[in-house]
Amino acid sequence: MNKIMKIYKTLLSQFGSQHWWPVTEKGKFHPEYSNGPQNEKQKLEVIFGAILTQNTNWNNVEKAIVRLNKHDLIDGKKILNIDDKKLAEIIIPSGYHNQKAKKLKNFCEFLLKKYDWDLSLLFKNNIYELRKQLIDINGIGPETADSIILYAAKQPIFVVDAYTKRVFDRIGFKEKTYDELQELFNKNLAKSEKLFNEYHALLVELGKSICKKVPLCEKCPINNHCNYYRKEVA
DNA sequence: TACCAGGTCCTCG
DNA sequence: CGAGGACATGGT
Repeated sequence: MNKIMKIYKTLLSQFGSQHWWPVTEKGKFHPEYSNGPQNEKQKLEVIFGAILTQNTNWNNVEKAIVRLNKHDLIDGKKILNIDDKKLAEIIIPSGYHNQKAKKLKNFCEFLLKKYDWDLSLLFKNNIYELRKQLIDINGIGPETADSIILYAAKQPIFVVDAYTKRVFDRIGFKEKTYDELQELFNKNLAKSEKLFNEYHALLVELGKSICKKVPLCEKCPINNHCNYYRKEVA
């Protein structure tokens, strides 16, 4: 087994299944039971969440999503009809609310104009084409696009985020850019949506709880693979 | 109190 | 290209 896969197995046995992407039901999050979006509305909520979580703690995003739900705004048409200022006010807890309000609208405008609100039709594109179209939307970059493809469209693409970069940089991999890192996972893993889903979620958990800015290497389940740790103890 | 959090865009060299 | 700044709230 290759190193990328060994790390995955260790993280999974350590942290357990993460049940991503958490979605709301009846106005509340049920992360412990959630296994991702089960219907169109929940898929749209995942897309909104992917935008709202840019450079922001998920805890803040949850607050914003709960507020969107309360205003019945997990709905593309309503997002386009609401005043910019009002939308921004509702998503205040997510941070960058003015920018993110525009980003939500940009996505909805795209979905209306190109797909007449048909998410399923959008998701029928192949991964390459879907990614290209999403990145063309102002406010959606590579990570947000990939999150949408993996967690809403449920197609296998590996999401690289700040945690992924930090963890694999410390371990000692030379891949630095987004594309290089994504390719590393593509080459070493079976192209499985379930695997990519779980792996990324596990890396987030590792990054949040252990591989922080100042890492807790003694507690790290994969420190035996890590150059950074070996340098510390040497 | 200051720092950090599941990025992206824009500008400038 | 890539580095640097702007965007902003809530938790510790």
